[in-house]
Amino acid sequence: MPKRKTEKAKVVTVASASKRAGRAAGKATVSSTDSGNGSAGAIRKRNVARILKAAEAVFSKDGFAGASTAEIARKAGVPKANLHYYFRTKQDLYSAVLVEIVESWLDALEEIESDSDPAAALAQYIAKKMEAAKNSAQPSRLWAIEIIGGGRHVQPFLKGRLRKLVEEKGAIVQKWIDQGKIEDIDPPHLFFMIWAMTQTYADFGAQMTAVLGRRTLDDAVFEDATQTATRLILRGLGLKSPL
Amino acid sequence: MPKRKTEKAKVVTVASASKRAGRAAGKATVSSTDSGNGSAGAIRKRNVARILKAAEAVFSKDGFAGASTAEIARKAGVPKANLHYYFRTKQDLYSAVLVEIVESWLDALEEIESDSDPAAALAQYIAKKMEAAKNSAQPSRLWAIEIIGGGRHVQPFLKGRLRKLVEEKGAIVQKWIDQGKIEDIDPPHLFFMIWAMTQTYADFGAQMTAVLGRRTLDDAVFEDATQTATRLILRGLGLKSPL
DNA sequence: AAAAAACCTGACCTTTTGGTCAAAATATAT
DNA sequence: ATATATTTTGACCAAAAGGTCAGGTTTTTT
Repeated sequence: MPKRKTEKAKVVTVASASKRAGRAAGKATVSSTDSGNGSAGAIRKRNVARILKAAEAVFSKDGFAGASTAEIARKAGVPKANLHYYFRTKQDLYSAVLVEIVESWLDALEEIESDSDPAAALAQYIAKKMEAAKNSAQPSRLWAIEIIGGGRHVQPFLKGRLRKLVEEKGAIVQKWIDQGKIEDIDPPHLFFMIWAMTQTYADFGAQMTAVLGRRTLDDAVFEDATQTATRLILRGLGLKSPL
Repeated sequence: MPKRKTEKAKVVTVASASKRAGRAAGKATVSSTDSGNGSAGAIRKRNVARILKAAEAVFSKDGFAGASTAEIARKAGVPKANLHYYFRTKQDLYSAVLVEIVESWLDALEEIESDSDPAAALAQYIAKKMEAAKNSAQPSRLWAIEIIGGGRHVQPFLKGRLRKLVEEKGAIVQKWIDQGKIEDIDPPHLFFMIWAMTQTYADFGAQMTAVLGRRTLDDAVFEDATQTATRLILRGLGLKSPL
C-alpha cells in the first residue's frame, strides 16, 4: 500500500468522494434518456452495482479496516484489479457505500412530516424504522460501525442534512407539546430513543438471538418488538396505544 | 503472520482463552495472600494491566481487525515483543479484554433484583445503565462492535450467563405484570429497549454531538437522556415517573 | 470499417502486520 | 552468592493487503 505514509488516513468524506471513479473521471452523464439500462454506460452501472453490493456486505462484517478489497472483489465476481478500476481506493469504495445508505436513511425521517395525529404519525414512524431494521440489517450495522468509529466519513452529512432534519421534525414535536397533545419531552432525545429502540434489533441481533434462544430473529420477534416500542413511546408520551 | 492459512479465524471464545499467557503457562496462583501488590507476580500484574488498558482503547476504535498489536504496544509503553510475551496472540489479548468488560457487565443487571417497587427498581436500573454509558463509553463501544460482528467471541457468555440472567429478571417483571403492578409487556423486549436506550448514548455519541451541535456529550445531555428514558419506560408501563 | 473510448486483468511492487527467536537483563528462591 | 525462573527486546520472517501498470479485449462512436 504505497500511499500510506502516516497513520492519519486522509478521511474522504461522503461529500468529497463518490464521483470520479474509473480510470477516466466520472463518465459524463449519458446523452438523451439515461433510463438506467440501455446502451452507454450500462456495463459500468451493472458492475458498480455488483461491487457496491458486495462491498456493503463485506464492510458490514468488520468495518472498514476489517474488509479487504480482495474479498470484496471475490464476492462481486470480478478481479481485484477491476474493482480498482471502478473505485480507485478502498476509501472511495467505502464512501460510495455510505452514500447509498445515507440516501435511503432520510426517507424514513421524512415520513414523520406534517401536523397529523401524533399517535398515528409516531406509530407509523416506529413501524417504518423497525421494518428497516429487519430488511436492511446489513446497512444498519455498517452505519453503526461507522458511527461507533467516530463517523469521520459522514461528518458533513451528520452536521448538515441530518441536523437540519432533526431540527425541523423536532419543531413539530415541540408544537405537539405546546398544544398539549403529548407530554413534555426533549424532542431530539425522543428521536434518539426511537432510533435506538429500532436499530438495536439490527445491530444487536446476535445478542438477542442468543438470549432468546432462537436461531434467527423471525417476523414474530419483530412484531413483538414493534409492539413493545410503540407502546412504550406512545404511552410514555401520554397517548393511547392503537391496539 | 505465519499462522493464518485460511480466512476462518479460529475464534477463541472468552471461556477458552484468558488464561495461559506468558511464555510459561498461567503462572500458578500466588501463594498466601495475593493482595494484588506485593512481590511475586507483581511485574506481570502491572504490565498485563497496562497492556489491557491500552488494548481496550485501541480495539474500541476500530474493532479487532482495525487494531494493530504494534499500536497497542506503543500505547502501553512496551515493545511489541513484550506484549506478545504476555499475550501470545492478538486473539488472546482481544478475548482478555472482552472478559474484563463482560464481568463488569453483569453487575448492572444484578441490580434490578428483588420484589421492590417496580418504578423505583426500573428507574434505578436505567440510571445505572446510563451512568455506565457515560463512564464506560469505550468498553461499551467495543462490546457493540463485537456484537455487530456476530459476537463470536462471546457466544458462550451470551447463551449462558446472560440468557439465564434475563430469564430470571424477566420472571420478576412477569410477576409485576401478573400482580397488576405494571402494564403488560414482553419482558425480554423491555430489557432490550432499556439496553438500547442507554447504550445508544455511548455507541452513537458521535451522531448525537453532530446533531445537537455540541462538541461533547456533557453531563447535562446525560441528565436529559436519563430523564427521557426513565419517563418513557415508566409511563410506558403505566407507572408514575418520579419527578 | 476504422478509430476511439471504455473495460479487463495477470503480474508485480511496497508497506504493514502478526508472530518468532535467541540472547541478554532482571528478579526470585535456595 | 548461586542457581533458577521470569522478563525484556532488537532483529527478523512470511503472509497479506492496497494499489499500479502495461497491454490486451470489447464496446461504442464516427
